[in-house]
Amino acid sequence: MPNDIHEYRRDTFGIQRNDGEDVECREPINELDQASFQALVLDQITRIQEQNELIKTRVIQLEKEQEDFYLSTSRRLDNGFREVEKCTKEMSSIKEVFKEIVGIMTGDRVQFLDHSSENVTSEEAQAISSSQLLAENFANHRRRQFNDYIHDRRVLERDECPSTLEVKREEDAAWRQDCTTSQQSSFQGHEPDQDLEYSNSHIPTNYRLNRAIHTVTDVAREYFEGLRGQPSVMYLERRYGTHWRSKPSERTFFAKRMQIINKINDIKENPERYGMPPGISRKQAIRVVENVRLGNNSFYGHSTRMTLNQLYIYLTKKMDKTEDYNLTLKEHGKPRRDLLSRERLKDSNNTSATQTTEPGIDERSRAGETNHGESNS
DNA sequence: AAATACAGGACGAGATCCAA
DNA sequence: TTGGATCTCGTCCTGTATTT
Repeated sequence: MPNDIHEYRRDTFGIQRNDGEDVECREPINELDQASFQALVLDQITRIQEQNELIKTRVIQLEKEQEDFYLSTSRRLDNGFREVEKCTKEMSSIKEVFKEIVGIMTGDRVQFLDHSSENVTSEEAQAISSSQLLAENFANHRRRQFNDYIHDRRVLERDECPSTLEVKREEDAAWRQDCTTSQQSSFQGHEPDQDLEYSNSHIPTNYRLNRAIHTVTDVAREYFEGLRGQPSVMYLERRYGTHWRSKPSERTFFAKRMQIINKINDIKENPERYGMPPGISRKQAIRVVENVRLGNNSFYGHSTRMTLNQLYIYLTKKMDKTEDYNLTLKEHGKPRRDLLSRERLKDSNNTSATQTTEPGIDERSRAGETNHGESNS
């Protein structure tokens, strides 16, 4: 091998051997070396090319991996951001619900409208004021109230002008149907468990007195006869006792209505106490109380067309007098609101007139005139 | 002069308390 | 448990002040 190297060096670079021997006549050997050298170089080049190819594919592979990694990371980041956004939305919804629950429980729900005295930021206040949830709740509440009133009006109107002359039975099928199916109309505002309660015990704890009634006649009709498709209150009282009005709102409302009913019954049973002829019918007694409401009264010193609530106050405060009770309407009263605003207008006119006509009048004489005016009125 | 905002009173409905 | 008395709260209406 060392000899071969010497040969290789000499052939290539024209180096002579150290011993000084001539190197001519060696052509075949050189040709052989050159061929092997070329083969070696080719081999090396091939290897380098292979390596290059390998590196190139490796780089492409790395690029692809990098790209995949980037894409998957981006996708995951996107998903993450979406999740965060979703969580934020849910959190704000939960926050709203909690605020509403706390508001309902404490009765301070409306205080959310006043942001000055609360630990609520202006952003939160804005969010609440534009809250879809609260707005929907409020809209539902208003819709429910409106539906109540519409239903009450319909029941009342149907009752006022019955299309047929059929006789209404207390166990009316329509009412039965109402009790079980038409919960959103007549027997609204109760929980589903009340349905169960009703179906189990057959006590109509969800009967609701008609709020659209404004006259004594209708109050009496609802109590004694029952509105169309519904039982009479008297029937409910006799059959179910106080159970049908277990809700506090119905209890209160019923108590107010009963003041009027009791007065009707009292007039019928003791007509002489009210200056009425003996043997007065219930219909006449109702007429007498209706006349009291319409104008035969001195509600706060004036003949007033009272609302049922005012009539209730008039009766419970014992403001009624014997002369109020009459079969004929002596005077058509005006609503108290109208009377009050007219009085206020009159007062303001009087004060302005005294001020303009007598600007120099002293305080003492002015006071005297005012007292005189009051005594006249 | 008309439109708008605001304050205050009247009212109704329901809740709560209390005596029977 | 019930009914009556009273209180509270929200809504509606009206009058007045302010703005356009």
